[in-house]
Amino acid sequence: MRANETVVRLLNAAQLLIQERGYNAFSYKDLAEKVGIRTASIHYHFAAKADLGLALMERYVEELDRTLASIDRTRSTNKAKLKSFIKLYRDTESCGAICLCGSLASDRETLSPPLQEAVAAYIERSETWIAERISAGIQQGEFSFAGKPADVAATLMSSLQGGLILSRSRSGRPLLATIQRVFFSALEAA
Amino acid sequence: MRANETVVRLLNAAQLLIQERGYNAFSYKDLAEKVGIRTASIHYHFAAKADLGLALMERYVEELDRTLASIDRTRSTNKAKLKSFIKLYRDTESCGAICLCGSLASDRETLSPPLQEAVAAYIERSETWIAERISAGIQQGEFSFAGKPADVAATLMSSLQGGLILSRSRSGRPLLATIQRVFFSALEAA
DNA sequence: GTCTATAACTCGATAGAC
DNA sequence: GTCTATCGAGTTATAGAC
Repeated sequence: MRANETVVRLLNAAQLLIQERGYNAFSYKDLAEKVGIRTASIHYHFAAKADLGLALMERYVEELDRTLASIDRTRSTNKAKLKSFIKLYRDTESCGAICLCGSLASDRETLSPPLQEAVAAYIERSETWIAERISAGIQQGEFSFAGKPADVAATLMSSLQGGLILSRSRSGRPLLATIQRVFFSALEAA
Repeated sequence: MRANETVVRLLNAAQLLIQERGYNAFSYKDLAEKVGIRTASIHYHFAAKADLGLALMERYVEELDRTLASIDRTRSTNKAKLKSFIKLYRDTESCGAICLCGSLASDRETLSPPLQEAVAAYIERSETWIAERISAGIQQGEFSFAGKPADVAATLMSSLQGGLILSRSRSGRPLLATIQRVFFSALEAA
């Protein structure tokens, strides 16, 4: 599919709106203005707002899978791989945005069940991948953490999502770089 | 002020709605139904929705100050004090809710500037208190972390807020207990 | 595939009676 | 302090022309 097909432009604009303002704070009118069409035309591509949200998260999960596979192909150290993963969040922070998944997770109770499931899938896949990298890093002597890799993975994921959300309220002081530093410091502590 | 004055009941109900659904997903109609009055009557107490939000966060910050002062008066270990603080988040998690401040922080771009400032104040006071407890704990030999207390405080605050938001999408698996465990494990690592 | 026009509803907010 | 009634604007969504 070409990058400037209407569907793709709608998805891109909607994702930015949700990452900046939230799912319940953007309308088809906002989206129509960004893309340069009328609201009725959006309904041709996404009958209901819930359909748009679901398509967005499904694309987001697919992109995550491709990104993680790409990172794994680099065959660098587990620490470097984790840094590449955290880099995704640091780039989002530098845009003043939050993660699409984190934004939707904070609005979870207002979402359709399929969209709730897609959010859960994104979290689960991320944590599983992080835990695998930590586990491998321990085995290969990169890390020396004594606890369960899955526990550290859940904690890191929480701090990355929370960090993005809190970062915008900290007047420019970067938060994700600090989180990365604390995280590796804990993983490498004797 | 008596606990069942209308203003207090409005604040309590509005806080729950924001913690469950989000600032942009609750209406004066929802609130009126919860409290048992008409929407026009809400406007008598809070002329605009932004005024209600601001009053909510101001009350929330004041309650935080009282709670932290109360914890400090116990004169227990710094680890116990931090556990008492984390307990507030664990109780919120067990209600299936997220922090009022975290909920508003995720909707930050849609809030009035005074409300944005109140959110920032809540985060700042929490992190300052955490950092002081960590700093004291290091001096008194409870903790052995080498990094800056303020960095760990920012990371803990991020993971608590993010943990609450992600927890609801993890089908009942508790997340805050895990975060607490990982956090103290990192603080006490040799 | 995009448009105009509009339905049907909800939103925050106000006026004025009681 | 709470009510009824209402306003104007915004919302998602649909019908039907082009």
